[in-house]
Amino acid sequence: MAAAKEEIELQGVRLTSPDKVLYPEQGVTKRELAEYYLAVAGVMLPHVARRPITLVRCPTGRARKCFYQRHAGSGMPAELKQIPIEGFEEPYLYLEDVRGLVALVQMGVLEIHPWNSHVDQPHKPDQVIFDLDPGEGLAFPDVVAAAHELRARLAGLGLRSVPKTTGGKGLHLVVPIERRYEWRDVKSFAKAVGDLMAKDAPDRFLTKQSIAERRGRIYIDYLRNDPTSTAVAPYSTRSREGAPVSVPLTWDEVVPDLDPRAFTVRTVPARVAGLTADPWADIAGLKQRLPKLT
DNA sequence: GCTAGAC
DNA sequence: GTCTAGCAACGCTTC
DNA sequence: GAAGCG
Ligand SMILES: [Mn+2]
Ligand SMILES: [Mn+2]
Repeated sequence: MAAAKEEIELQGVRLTSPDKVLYPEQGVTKRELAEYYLAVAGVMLPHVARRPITLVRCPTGRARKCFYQRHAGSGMPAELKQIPIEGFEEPYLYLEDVRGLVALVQMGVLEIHPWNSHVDQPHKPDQVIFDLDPGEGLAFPDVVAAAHELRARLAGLGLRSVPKTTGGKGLHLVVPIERRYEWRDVKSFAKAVGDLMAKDAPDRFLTKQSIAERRGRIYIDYLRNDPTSTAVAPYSTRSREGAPVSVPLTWDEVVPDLDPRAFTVRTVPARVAGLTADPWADIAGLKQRLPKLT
């Protein structure tokens, strides 16, 4: 039995201990995770490249100690760049291309949380995110129904939106916007829309965080729209059991029997390879304006 | 995973 | 040389 | 002012 190779190179980026297991339940290794990101890089990078990122790192595997990281410290691969951002003391991390994704795997990153803005205009978000979090007692079909209702509500305001799974129990809706608003305006718009939903159906929606009050309802988490409070990226893995992935969907895929746990590091590459078009293709780069909500 | 500091 | 600690942080909510 | 939440 030959010893496992201690170091390989992928896209010119060093990957040490490629056989180290990061997801023990499934036996997913660093090498397999890196190959996953190579497989999805083409569809993922438009949502991740050149945006400041916050990372969830589990260098000794998801079962051991994991930690958040937003700034470089020392000892980051050169493929992970840094950018100073006005209003923050320390520079933020970002990546440019697939080599940056491999470098994240080398650093044991299991979750990538990008800003809703780019490094060239970090204070001008280019999308609004609505995070639908089901309370205890609700099942995924309830989240699906909520997503369609929120979609219709946004459409009534003249806004197109697209859905994605989160890798957990909820769904995200993404609304691309023109880069002309400040963070506080985007966040207050998201809260206003959530409040409209909660006003019309207080038995089904709320915009308050309280876990206790959430039972049987869906929390419309508008607070993701802040540079210090991000949401997981499209095609990012989660550090949870099963190596689940956040996956962009078309609206006709958002049906009650959808099983978000079916999207994993092992299954999503085949989905991406079989796509004839990006599920979000027709809204890519839309420069929508937010209506005034008093 | 990597580094800096303590021993 | 070896071992260990650190690696985010804040806006909104209720109490 | 402190604690829960993500
Ligand atoms: Mn969520
Ligand atoms: Mn949430």
